[in-house]
Amino acid sequence: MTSLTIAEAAERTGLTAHTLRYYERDGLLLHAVERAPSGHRRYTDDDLRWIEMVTRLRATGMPIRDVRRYAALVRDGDGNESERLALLLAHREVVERQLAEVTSHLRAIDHKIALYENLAPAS
Amino acid sequence: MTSLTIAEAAERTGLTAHTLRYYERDGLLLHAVERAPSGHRRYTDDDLRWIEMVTRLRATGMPIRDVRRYAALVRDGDGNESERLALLLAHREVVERQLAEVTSHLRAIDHKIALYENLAPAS
DNA sequence: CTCGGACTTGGAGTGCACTCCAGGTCAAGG
DNA sequence: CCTTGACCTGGAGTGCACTCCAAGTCCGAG
Repeated sequence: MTSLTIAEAAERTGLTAHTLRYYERDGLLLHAVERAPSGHRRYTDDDLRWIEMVTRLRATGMPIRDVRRYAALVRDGDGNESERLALLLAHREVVERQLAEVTSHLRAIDHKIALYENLAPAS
Repeated sequence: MTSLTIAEAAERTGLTAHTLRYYERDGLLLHAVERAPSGHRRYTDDDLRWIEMVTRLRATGMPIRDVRRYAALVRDGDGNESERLALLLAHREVVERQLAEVTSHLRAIDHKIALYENLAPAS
């Protein structure tokens, strides 16, 4: 229950096993994942929770290198909360700007779609 | 007024001259851009309008290859409007799903931000 | 006539984020 | 004991979308 193989972790997180290893190698996780005596990775619930946060950051467009920076701050423990906050706030800014831009472009595209729909309303 | 150099077109569209040449080479434009006797490109208002549409599609995440397909349809002229419509509608679907996903992830990140803000409300 | 600067080309290079491969280990089932 | 399948590693490969380079052309200013 508190210990999943990489295949299970991949299924739970929606990432591939490849990507999970890649994230670990690249310093996106808080620490190396625990191993079974066989050397196979065993993911805890905490691991999965962190990976979900990473997924959220990535899904909103944060570059790997910034996720790594954030992970480093969290790893370093108490005392840098304001830095973490600043990083997240900066990211939030970027995401909101992007959402606004995409939304406005989408409206323009919708306009184009409406033209085509009016052109052949019966087709 | 109806004839801009590549540098001017770059400035107007927000793309680089490199990217404008690249788009032309890659079949994203409706036809080869006109040339001055010197061989230099001359962009018309129509060119710019089309490039803006391309920019909107790109900015909303449409892959180059799909933009090329759409350009090919428009280039082929009347008779395939329903195909164009289908392509745009499919893209719209994708974009809206993405917007929803990003928005929901952003809400989760906001939640995290709120935690940090409550942690050190005076800092 | 010479220079600087904007343009041209084909093709190579870059950065990002995976994605895969070869060769190996390990535990369980037949 | 042998095979199967899931896992391991370092390092190479992939796809995308640019981005840049070298070598050349053209034009206006001095």
